[in-house]
Amino acid sequence: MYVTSPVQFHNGATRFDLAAAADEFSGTASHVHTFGAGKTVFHEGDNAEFIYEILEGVVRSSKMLVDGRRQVLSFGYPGDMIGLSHDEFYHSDCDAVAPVKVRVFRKNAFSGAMESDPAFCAHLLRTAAAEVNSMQEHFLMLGRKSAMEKIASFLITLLDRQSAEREDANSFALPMKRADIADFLGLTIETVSRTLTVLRKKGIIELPTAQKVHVLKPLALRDLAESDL
Amino acid sequence: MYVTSPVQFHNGATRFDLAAAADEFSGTASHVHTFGAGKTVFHEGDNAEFIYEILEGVVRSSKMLVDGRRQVLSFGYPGDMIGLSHDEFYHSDCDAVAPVKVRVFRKNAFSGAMESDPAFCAHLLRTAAAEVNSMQEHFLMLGRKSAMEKIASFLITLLDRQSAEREDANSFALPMKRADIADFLGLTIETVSRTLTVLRKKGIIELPTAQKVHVLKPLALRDLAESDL
DNA sequence: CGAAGTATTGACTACCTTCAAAAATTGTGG
DNA sequence: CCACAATTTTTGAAGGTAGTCAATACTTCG
Repeated sequence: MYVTSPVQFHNGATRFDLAAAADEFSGTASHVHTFGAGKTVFHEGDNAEFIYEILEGVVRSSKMLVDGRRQVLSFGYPGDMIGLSHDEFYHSDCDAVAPVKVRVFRKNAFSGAMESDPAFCAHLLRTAAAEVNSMQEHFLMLGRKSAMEKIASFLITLLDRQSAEREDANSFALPMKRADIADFLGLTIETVSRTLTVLRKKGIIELPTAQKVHVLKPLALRDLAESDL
Repeated sequence: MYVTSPVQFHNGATRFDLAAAADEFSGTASHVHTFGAGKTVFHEGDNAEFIYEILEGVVRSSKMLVDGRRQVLSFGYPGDMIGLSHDEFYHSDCDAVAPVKVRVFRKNAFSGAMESDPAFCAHLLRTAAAEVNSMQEHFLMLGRKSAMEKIASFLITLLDRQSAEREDANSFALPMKRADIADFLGLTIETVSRTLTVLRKKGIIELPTAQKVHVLKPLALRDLAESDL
């Protein structure tokens, strides 16, 4: 799963040492900041002064329509970058879903590093291209998948993403609320809940709590992610 | 509207002289190629050897699910760049919707220019960020808008994009087929057709031919793009 | 002119939403 | 720590939007 707005960089393996790069080329030391659950990192329209690297926790990036309908664009996990903009402003809201620790970079420092280090810039560009590619996958999700396929795909994405970092390869946290999942997948909270219930009753997953998932039949779940049946 | 896969750059005003940049830094002259309507520029999975700048015509970038469901990612218009990838392969199909003339760059030439010219690279990055932002707008479309809002938004986007280049500011071409529009908006061809008919019967648009739109009530159309009513 | 492809229209269906209420969880003050 | 309020999640019933299946009209092209 890709993550945040407008560009994020979470390719674990190829990850760049951003702190070092930014510091080296700007002389401006970055610093660390924390946001409690539910706190806002930035709003759409705010001056895009900072770029953030998520160190711990989970953020939600979203946009709203005038009438209040919301689309969650992505969930940001440790390693993801958020807040990069093509102009002076942020183009989405960003809030902490779970308590978040971020490294904060001044946009200037970032730009400086970019201008003076082609390798850094090239890295960012590759990462942006990868982000675009991930977003395109999500287009398929939003445009062409059924509720069941969406939920199954979403769970598989979280499973794969978090499995590397855990002891139990088939359990993971679901830190966001049902409303967040619904707004990410283009569904309602009721449909999210009902679909999870179906998966539970089929014995494919367990929900020890509303925010914890244990996958009993990963293969069945993967099948559902591709075709509803 | 943003355009193509994986990254495109169509910000008319800020557009870079790509041909000059690539030539200058690589010494490799670019050349021009044409594709007839319906011809494939590249397939998903192909080796991403070339990057294309659209000079004339319209392309369609799309991805398929295994069962044949398709999502059109974007339509590419003159000025757009297509084929930039974060790795060695293209990640979508790209076909000519209308006869297309493209300028072809070797990927190497492009990379060379990027590495040696920070300004060029920074430009590409800004453009990629803008692309990401545009894609996020499309998330709202796919995830949260009704059929009427999708169609109205789509028509408004085409209207605004093409109005600068035409004499009649309220007419424009709809070169893609109904199936392309459907797969772009996450609808069926029947719903696209029916929705256009509703707009026609309301006197908001005229369809002199299936591929030509004349907007009679632009303001009403803009209203429908934001709320169905 | 006929054939193939594309677009429109119609009837019916289904999936998801909406509205509503109950159950479960979380948070807070006494 | 408990009681109560607020929030979140689940479940139920009914309805609507868009999808599916099918037939007809229109266009394009040989």
